[in-house]
Amino acid sequence: MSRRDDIVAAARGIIEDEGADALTMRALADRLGIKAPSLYKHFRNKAEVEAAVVAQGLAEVGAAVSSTDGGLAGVARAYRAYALAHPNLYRLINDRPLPRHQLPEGLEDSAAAPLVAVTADGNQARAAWAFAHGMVTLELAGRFPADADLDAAWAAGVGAFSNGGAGG
Amino acid sequence: MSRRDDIVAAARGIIEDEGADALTMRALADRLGIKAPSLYKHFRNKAEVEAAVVAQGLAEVGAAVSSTDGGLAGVARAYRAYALAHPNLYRLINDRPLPRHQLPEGLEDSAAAPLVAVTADGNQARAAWAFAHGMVTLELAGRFPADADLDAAWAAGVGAFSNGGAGG
DNA sequence: GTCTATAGTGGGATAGAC
DNA sequence: GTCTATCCCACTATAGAC
Repeated sequence: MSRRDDIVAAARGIIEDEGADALTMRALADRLGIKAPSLYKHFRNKAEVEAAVVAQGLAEVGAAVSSTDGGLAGVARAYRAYALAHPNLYRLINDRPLPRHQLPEGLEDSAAAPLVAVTADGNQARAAWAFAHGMVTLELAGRFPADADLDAAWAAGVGAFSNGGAGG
Repeated sequence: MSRRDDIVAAARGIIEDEGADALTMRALADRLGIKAPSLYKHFRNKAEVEAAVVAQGLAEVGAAVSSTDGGLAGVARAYRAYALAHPNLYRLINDRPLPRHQLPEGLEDSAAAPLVAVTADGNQARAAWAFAHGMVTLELAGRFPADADLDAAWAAGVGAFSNGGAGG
């Protein structure tokens, strides 16, 4: 299975370097020094390759936000840091429906667990996730004014969810 | 210039019906009953057509959120309603960098004005926008659990930004 | 596990006639 | 303002040899 891992690593490299649209079977084969048709001996199709990269990234996000001790602020900080460090991977994971049937069982829940642990209930967790996801995607898309203080905007959001209806 | 408007309307129709990726010069020409090369007499390229659709949608979003009287909750309700009514158009506008140099002067600011008017400062406005954008995109991408109460999640977020660091 | 060869589809854009 | 004809590009995927 090492060859599979090689392919996934190369696919991830293309996505991180050039974006999800740059992942084509030809580009992937080129990076590995083989021809595109050879890839089909290891993966059924391109979607299966993408799903493997998504699974890898999702696991990493979960790990990143689970190793904090600063409550919601800590989770937010880790989430933002991961997204900014891997913008194209982040978009691959979050800007489209998840290929849930091609993901390891329980992966999605375990990635979400750290956020759930620092929020009062499911509604607070979803709202806080939406805030963080919105901040990250708007920042990555260059939608905020160039002179906006994004650290302050993050602080405003984290503060709102910390003081608000969460019960303390 | 009526022909230009026809083309923009047809392009918007394709995007709303089938998504931004379905907008090709060939498909656009088909919808108008002409051939693709003819489009280049009216627009320099495909990007210019897309930008015209973006400008139209941005103006509509601004109008939608400006005609409310419910403070932040009203703006949020209108924003969500517009996005859910025009999901593919919403994504076209918000999931990628704005073609700012191809947009009418002041359009971006005027679309944002209603939100700025109901928040305490720029940081609160940006955080609240991020929350709303995140909720919408995660909802559109099917990322929330099927049994999640999204009305409640919206209420949690609006409540957080209404009670929180906004000066209260 | 890799190769060559190929099928089949689709895309953006241009030149030049009418 | 529209057409025909065309270019060049890129893509996923399969068949079959080695």
